[in-house]
Amino acid sequence: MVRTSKAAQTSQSKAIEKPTEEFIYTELYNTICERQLLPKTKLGEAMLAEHYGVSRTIIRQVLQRLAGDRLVKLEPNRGAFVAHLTLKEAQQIYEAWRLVEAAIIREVVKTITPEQIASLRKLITAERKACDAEDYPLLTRLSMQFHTQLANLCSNQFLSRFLKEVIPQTALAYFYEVKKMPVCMKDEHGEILDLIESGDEEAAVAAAKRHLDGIEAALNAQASLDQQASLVDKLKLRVSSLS
Amino acid sequence: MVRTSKAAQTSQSKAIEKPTEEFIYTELYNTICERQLLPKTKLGEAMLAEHYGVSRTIIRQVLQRLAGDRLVKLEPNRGAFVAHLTLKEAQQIYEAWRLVEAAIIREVVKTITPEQIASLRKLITAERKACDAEDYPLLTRLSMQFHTQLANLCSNQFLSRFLKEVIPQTALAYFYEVKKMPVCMKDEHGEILDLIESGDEEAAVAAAKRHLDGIEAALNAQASLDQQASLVDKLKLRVSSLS
DNA sequence: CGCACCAAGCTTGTATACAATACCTGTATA
DNA sequence: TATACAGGTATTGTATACAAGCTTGGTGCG
Repeated sequence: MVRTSKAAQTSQSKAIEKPTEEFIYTELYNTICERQLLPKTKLGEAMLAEHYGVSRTIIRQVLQRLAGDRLVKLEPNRGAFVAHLTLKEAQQIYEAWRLVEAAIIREVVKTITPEQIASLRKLITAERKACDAEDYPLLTRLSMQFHTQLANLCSNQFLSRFLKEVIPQTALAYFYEVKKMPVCMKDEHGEILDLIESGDEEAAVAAAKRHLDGIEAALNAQASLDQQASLVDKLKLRVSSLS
Repeated sequence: MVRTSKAAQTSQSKAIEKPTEEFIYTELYNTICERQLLPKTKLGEAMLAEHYGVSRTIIRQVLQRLAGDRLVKLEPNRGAFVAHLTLKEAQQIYEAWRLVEAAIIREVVKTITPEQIASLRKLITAERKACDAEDYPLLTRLSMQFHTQLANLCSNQFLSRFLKEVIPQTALAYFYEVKKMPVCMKDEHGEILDLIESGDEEAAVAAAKRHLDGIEAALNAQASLDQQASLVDKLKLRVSSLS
């Protein structure tokens, strides 16, 4: 059982406190977003229950919540799996993202405060650091956070919620390990933020569009590699069945 | 226990089949959308479990799913309640709706087939019938169905899913009984469909915008009545506490 | 050799028992 | 009379036991 309490816990019978449902949910949520858990991975209830030292009841609730976020797919009588996106679905996601991101930026340009800009800049600095350190899980999370934090500045909680639900799903678009999630390239977040600060609505929207287009283009490039990998997998399977 | 099987069931011990989770979910979902269950209504687990003749386990799953749809609010250690929207939130919903509805119509205009148009017209006929029969719960559901079915024609499942999640939530905007949900007025759905059929993108989008503006205006008008009703409630409470 | 079938084991689905928490009512006191 | 507290009641939260279903590996037959 994993120990979750913050303190070091003096080894001795000190009553290990159980992780809350919220904690387990957040951990799995982040792990999937960071692509530590790849799409199609099976999430067995008994396995998770033992790992966290809670009953299956809790795990089931967590899996249901993640299914609501579309990060997990529940198959009746078969269990829970990390969800995955086809290339077509991924393209749809980016199209929806562009639409809503533009609407949000148009509003945010008019209402953003210096404090909010400073907060976003801090995030960009952290991104750059993670990029230099080649800590790609962290970078992935920070990149998403830039967009979700931007969405949060929108007064329309339904639009911002939509983005906050859609963005994590982009992590489900690759079946195979990728060294670098193509969010973050160069310093596009910084460029977008500069334009937002300058108050130039159309330029900021255009930059955001280019940014998302770029991510999607990288996705398309990756897709052919994925197909190749998929083919290799199938061949391996066929070979192993010969032995 | 409520009997859910379709057949008449020959009274005698014929083994009453239990309603599935899906059935209970759909029933509660529709009931909330139709405003048979008003916002803030408490949804007790034991009560529902007995009513449907299943264990609380099933009911909890249903309530969690409904919470994922934002139709139900779960309060820790206090239970589940039909969710409700403030006036401000309702206005945000309509703004988001307008944005996405426009995007969807722009695409649907270009791809809709005669069969799809016929299917939507059938729905409009049913609406008119329900309106004449003054069956407002049915009318409410049919009106929503017009919009969700239109959304379904969009090739982008993420945009259509967004609308399908947002539309039911508009039912949560009134605390007090209203004779007539202000979706459907006159024959606006018919007008929108005609314009879509004609292929005039901008006119169809404009008509849809007007339609949603109209609904929102009716909401704002209702809001002051609600406030009044709310005041009456508070007075009643104060009076009853005097006895 | 290949395919179909069957049984054991494992995983998920459901009900229930018990624990923890919140709510309500009645009583005592200022 | 109003308020604060305490006990009992009702409701939700969690764990566990059992039922139902899928998966898999083996066996037999074509």
